[in-house]
Amino acid sequence: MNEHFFELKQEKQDRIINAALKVFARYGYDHAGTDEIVKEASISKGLLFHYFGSKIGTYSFVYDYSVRYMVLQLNSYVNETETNYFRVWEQAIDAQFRILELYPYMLHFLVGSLWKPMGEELEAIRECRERFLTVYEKLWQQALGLKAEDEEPEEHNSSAKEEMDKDRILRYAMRGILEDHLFEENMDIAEMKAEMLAVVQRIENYEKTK
Amino acid sequence: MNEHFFELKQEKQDRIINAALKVFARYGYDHAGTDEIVKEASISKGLLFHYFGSKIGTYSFVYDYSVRYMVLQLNSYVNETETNYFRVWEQAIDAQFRILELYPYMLHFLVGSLWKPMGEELEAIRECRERFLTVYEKLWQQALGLKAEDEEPEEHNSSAKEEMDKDRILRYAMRGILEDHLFEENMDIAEMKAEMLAVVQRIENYEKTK
Amino acid sequence: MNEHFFELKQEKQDRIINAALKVFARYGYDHAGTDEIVKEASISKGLLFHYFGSKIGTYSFVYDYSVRYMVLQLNSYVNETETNYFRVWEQAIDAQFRILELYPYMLHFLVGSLWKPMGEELEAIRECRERFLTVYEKLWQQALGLKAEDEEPEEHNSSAKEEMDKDRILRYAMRGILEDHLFEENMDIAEMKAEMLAVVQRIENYEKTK
Amino acid sequence: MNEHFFELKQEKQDRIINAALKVFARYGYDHAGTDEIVKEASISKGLLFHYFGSKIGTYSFVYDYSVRYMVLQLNSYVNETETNYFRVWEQAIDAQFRILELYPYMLHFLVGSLWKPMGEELEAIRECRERFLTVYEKLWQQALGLKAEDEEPEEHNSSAKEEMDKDRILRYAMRGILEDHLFEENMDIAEMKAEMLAVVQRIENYEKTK
DNA sequence: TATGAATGAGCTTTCATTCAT
DNA sequence: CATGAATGAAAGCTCATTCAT
Repeated sequence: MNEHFFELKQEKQDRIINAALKVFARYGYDHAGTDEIVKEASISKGLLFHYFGSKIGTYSFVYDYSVRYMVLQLNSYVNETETNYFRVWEQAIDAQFRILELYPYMLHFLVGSLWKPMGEELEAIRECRERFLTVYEKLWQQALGLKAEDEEPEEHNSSAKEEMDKDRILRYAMRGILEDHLFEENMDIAEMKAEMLAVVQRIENYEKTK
Repeated sequence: MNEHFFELKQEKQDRIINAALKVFARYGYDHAGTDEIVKEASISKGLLFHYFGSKIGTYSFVYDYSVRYMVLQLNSYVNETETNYFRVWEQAIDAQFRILELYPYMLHFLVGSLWKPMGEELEAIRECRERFLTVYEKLWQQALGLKAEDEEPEEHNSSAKEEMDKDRILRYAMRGILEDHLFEENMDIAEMKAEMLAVVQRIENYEKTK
Repeated sequence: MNEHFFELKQEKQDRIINAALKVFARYGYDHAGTDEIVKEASISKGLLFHYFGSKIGTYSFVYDYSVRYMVLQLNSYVNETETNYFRVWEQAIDAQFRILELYPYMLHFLVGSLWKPMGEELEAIRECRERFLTVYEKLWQQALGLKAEDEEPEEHNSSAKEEMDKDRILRYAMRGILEDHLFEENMDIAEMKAEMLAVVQRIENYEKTK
Repeated sequence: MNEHFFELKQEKQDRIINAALKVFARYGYDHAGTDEIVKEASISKGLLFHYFGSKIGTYSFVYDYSVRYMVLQLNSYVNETETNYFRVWEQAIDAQFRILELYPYMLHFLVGSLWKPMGEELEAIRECRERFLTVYEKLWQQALGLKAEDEEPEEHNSSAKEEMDKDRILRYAMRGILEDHLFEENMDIAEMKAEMLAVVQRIENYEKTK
């Protein structure tokens, strides 16, 4: 990857990044066409390869960029001293939907990459992908860990397995909501956020009444 | 589509169907290669086109076949007189995982198709896809509808919106579990089923304690 | 490389081989265009890649094929019991120019490859190229070795170094003559052979009068 | 070609010329990359095109420059009054290898251009190339002419044809030696010169003993 | 004078599809 | 019914060349 990319004016950088994110998020690595990316970014074919070398290079770059950006956002918005499981989720949701304001397809792209089949040609991003997974896991571990500490040990009716289920339910919901809106030309970020928060609150309410 | 296909011996039919389902489910329509399908099915390139005419024809056929097969299974295993929301879900889960025994990739393929971006070339299966959606919806409507009747009108703290949330949570979980196992070479259908049932039971337990 | 290539009728195989030899010999690996090869061979673009996978694969194939063919010819025409240096050269020349009747560009291609700059992309044929060099060397060693045995040890005015010079002179002449005729549309193989034999005879005459 | 080039300091001029000669000599016109030339010369891409307008313009310039330089050297070192064929060859060899001290790739580039396949795009240097050929020819004609005068007419057993052969043998040897050393990172100019002189002496010795 | 970002025509390669056998 | 050789349009990628700075 050509480091001179970062010397372009921010607007152009973001235009290129968003174009790649959009096309890759919508169609996946394989069906994404470089033609479509350059058209969306209003740049020439050659420029894309000048900066990223190849289609997979472009993918790797936006993947790496997205991971860094998301980690940054999560660290900024998720309070590490927060001890309530659902508050951590809410903060994480806050951070993630804030990302969408600048990079509307970044979350689609990133979260999608975690469960989408990974062709052999994507071996290039395995390391990066795993770094993202680690950070992502750490976040939920924080929530789960604190929750665990928060509880009395004898209250093992809320077992680790059950916590895991709760966690997976919320993650599957997040994934599903993002995916459900992938088609929309102008996605309503606020509405998506509201939907997700509703799910969190529902689960929380369940817990309270237990 | 060449109707003579059904004159092939059942084993060969299923070998071809499973090959197509596997490749389409794993890589999506676009990245699926006809070469890989014919290799997986141990047939010649020409034969695939002889029966299905084209790649999209092959996709349409297995899509249609899958929908019919699934509707059949759902109708067999889901008791229309069942009035409990969670029992309906359990029966539907039972039906679906039973499908996987004969066609291990059919559910991946089918459920995936509902939320995956649909390229313009897939216009051909829109009708079929919508038929599937309708049947699928009817199933949940049955559950929801019965549930609604089942409840006292004054208990409108469990509003339609909340039902919707509960429904979406379960559907997202189903989608997520299927997707999480897409990579495995020999997927453990029993385990997947257990995971899904655990989620259902968790939600049901929540409801009960409410 | 797709082994089914050899199942094509001989005429087509040779048409493809000759087209590749011609274009590669004339323009070198880099400037050779696959378009020009397929046009010369009257086949489609796809077929070339169907059989050889890539441009470098095509080059590797014709290189390997040429080496095998030439070794065969040399073994057929060069008498291993011949003890006269110049007779061995004449037999080798006979063998090589006979090759040109079926594959008019094979010798250009092959001999040229020994002294032409070898880009990194040609790493693929290094082994094959070295095998050719070995066989080629063995041939001249035969001539030189026999010559050495043929002579009285005290006659060290014709030292090994001088033999080497004589050998290099003849090889450079062979190379030069082939190259000088590379441009001609219909090369006069008989004339080229005569030119080369004239050089051999001149050197031989020098030796005799010594 | 931009005449301002000659206003650059000599060191930079030579750096650019040598970079172009090296890349063109090693890879031939077609595979030579302007990127590699500017990198080798430590100048920017734009500057190359500023001075030479195009790749072929760059090639033409260094070709023309090389021809002029070589003619100059030949005229300086080859004594026009020398009447011995082999002395003329030796002087020419002396002149040529002296060139390599300042422009290590010039001879490779120039001599190579005479026998390398000439793509249509090189039409631009045909005239220049032919001028070089003329000068080059004149040199050998001088040698041959003088040789002819030098000999008794009745000795026509050494016919014009035989002279031609002798001449071609030496030229092919020169070409071959240059080419054989093209790959070496630091070519041993002295050794190459010694090799060439050895060939000349061998041929001369043959003639003497005749 | 000097730079290198930007361009796009052209090249290599892929793959759904056809068709002779 | 079955094959796989053959096709060519489209995709990925390269590189000489231009141009704003």
